[in-house]
Amino acid sequence: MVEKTAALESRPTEVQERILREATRLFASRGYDGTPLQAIADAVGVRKQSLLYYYPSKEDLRQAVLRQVLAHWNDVMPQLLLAASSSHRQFDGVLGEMVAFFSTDPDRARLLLREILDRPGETRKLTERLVQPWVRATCNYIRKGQEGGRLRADVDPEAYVNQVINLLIASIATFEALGATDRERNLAELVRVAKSSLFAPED
Amino acid sequence: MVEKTAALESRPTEVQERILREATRLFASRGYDGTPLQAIADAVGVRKQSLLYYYPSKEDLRQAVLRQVLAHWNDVMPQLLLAASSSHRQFDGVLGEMVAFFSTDPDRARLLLREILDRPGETRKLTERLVQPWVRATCNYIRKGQEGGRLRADVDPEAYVNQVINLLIASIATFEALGATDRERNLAELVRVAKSSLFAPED
DNA sequence: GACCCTGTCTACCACTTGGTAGATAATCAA
DNA sequence: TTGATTATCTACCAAGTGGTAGACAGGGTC
Repeated sequence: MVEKTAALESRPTEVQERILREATRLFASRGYDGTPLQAIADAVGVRKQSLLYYYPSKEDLRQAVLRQVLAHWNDVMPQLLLAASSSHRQFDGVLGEMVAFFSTDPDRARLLLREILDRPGETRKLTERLVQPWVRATCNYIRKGQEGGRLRADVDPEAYVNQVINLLIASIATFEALGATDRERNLAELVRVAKSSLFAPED
Repeated sequence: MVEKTAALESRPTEVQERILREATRLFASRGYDGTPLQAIADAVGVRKQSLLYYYPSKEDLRQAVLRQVLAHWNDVMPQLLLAASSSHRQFDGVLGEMVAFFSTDPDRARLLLREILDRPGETRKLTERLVQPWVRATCNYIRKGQEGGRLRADVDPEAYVNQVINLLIASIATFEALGATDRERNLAELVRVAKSSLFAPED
């Protein structure tokens, strides 16, 4: 008896991890409605009913997938905010880490973007709980920077942060469909746009 | 005999227009796979089989919806490029019109974004044919502006245009799910970000 | 051995989905 | 009137869907 109450709570088994991985990949690329449980089962190499053993319904699986991605996000972000030093460094660090988080696995961006499109209301509640605290912290940082003159005075902090998050997720999620130029150039330009529209021009 | 070969080619009937409108709305909000033909029929107030009379398959309907949105885009854009004057005005005009195009009907943004996620390859071909010419024109404009010193030298034209399009579509498509602030502020900040990361700081 | 628990399987089902076939009006040309 | 065309309907179906029931094997525990 390694685990009790299999799918609920406790650490995921090796099979569960594979299920989550394939489900994430397929939900991200074809969408929730466009992915039959059978397709996930095939990808894992197991019968459909074994999926339903771990996740009693497709909806349960969806939530597990989403929770896993958000949990990873919540693992990464807090320590970033603590490891702050100079203002430039701080912003670079946070933005860079966000770029890394999504670009090391674009499925994360695609999954979140689809979730936003498919369930706006639900996603709003989720993000308000999970990313709003961080958004507020960043806004405070921006306002202080504006007072100090390091950051442009015409920046609308809340709206700016929203736009940067938007840009980040969308850019990485849709890269392969739009990118004529290569990945590095696009990411570099993304960072440049975000920074040059925030920092006051240097004299 | 008002029309021949009903759904193909010729002008859409009044019913066809309603079908297209409801299909656009539903595809945009629930996605293609998440929208049964029955739901569209109900919204139009007609039997499912009447839909299949005009559009022999769901796939046909999808293409008609997409084509209609892109056609509207193609109607709006060309005259914009011709109606250019000063460089600031030109950019303002084009960007403003793009914002208007999507924000007067956010379903357009949502639909395109979903299409990009669901069919990256296909969308890539489409956009290469439809928006690449305009992208190239804008890149030339940017390069000239860079030589003249009006635009920042560190802008990567192709990547920049990609990012702005990304930002525009995603921002409008996901507004209701993310926007804590109001619409106007978000759009204003979007324009500010796009412009301040393009134009050289004024002395 | 007897017992239970966990995980995987086969078999099946109710329902939804996209799509077909064909009846039935309504409109218009001859 | 007659006949063809257009448009909408009713009736139906084959395939795929998420989900249930339950057999069965493999280990541990008593």
